[in-house]
Amino acid sequence: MTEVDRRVADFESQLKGAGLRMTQQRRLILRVLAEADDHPDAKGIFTRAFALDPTLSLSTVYRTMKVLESQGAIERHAFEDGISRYEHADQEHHDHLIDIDSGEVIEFSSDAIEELQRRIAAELGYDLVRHRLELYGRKKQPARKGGRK
Amino acid sequence: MTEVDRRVADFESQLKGAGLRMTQQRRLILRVLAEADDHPDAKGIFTRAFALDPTLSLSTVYRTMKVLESQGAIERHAFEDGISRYEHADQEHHDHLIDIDSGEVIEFSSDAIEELQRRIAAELGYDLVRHRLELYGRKKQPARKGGRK
DNA sequence: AGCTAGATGAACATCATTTTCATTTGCAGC
DNA sequence: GCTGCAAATGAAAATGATGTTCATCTAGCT
Ligand SMILES: [Mn+2]
Ligand SMILES: [Mn+2]
Ligand SMILES: [Zn+2]
Ligand SMILES: [Zn+2]
Repeated sequence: MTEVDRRVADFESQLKGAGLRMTQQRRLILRVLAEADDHPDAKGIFTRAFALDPTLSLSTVYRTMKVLESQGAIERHAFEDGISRYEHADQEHHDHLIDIDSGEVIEFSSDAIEELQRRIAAELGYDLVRHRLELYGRKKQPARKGGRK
Repeated sequence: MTEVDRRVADFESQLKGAGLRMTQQRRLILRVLAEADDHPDAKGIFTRAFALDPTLSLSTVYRTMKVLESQGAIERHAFEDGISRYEHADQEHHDHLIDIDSGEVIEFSSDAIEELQRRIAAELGYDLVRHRLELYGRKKQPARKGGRK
């Protein structure tokens, strides 16, 4: 709770600085995001939040996600299905590997690949501003005696 | 033209093998794709093809893109705006750098980054099946006397 | 407690893409 | 070349995620 409360408080001061208000709905959605350990979409966030406050509307979820994103409080990702998914932004940068059988999303980070991307952009005459990197894979089968089947 | 005709013929035999038909519309769309050197979306393809045959419909473009994709004749990409864009598949694998000022799409390929992705997936216990890598950058300014401004 | 601009909920609008369905057409067999 | 029929098409309607409108509510200030 302490951790979640700290994030909510942090965000409240950010809002103040932008002349925006901390509403019940924003508090609620922020709490749902802070407690999530996955990458829910708007409907998923709505479902979780609606369970705690059945007066919440889906419109407000969408609006709130834009506010949260513009304040840098969350990150938005659209994997292969094109649906926007969200996660809290107070973690170091990482990319995602998606299990194509289960849909599970696994986070990883690699300084080597980050550096390599910067270098590639530089060789093309560009400064790298951001990137999207998603790996789609299938669980390796445990090795069998006699090697690969 | 010879090159384009070869691609159309190649695709026609693929279709035959799948019990599908080579129609005027598919021929036309395939031609537009073969002549494109960019990454047009469905509407863009429709516009170019419609100029050559004003009886074509946008529905058919969408349907044809699915057929072409399922046959492996084209690749589909959805960059940040989420709209599907297409390109002919008979070229070696490459990834894309998008100029965030102009929207220009630049192709590149790097064996090093391909290998690194495989290694990262492997370390997580996965076989890499496919990936999505997009770099978003801004043109480097030419160096000035006195270094970075 | 009262004021007011920002926020909300509900309904409706948008936009890319898909689906329905009546009509057309590719093409295999004669 | 003509027929038959399943596949393909065009036009219109449906879908689904997301955005917008507008009347009403409320956070935050006095
Ligand atoms: Mn993540
Ligand atoms: Mn390309
Ligand atoms: Zn990264
Ligand atoms: Zn690649």
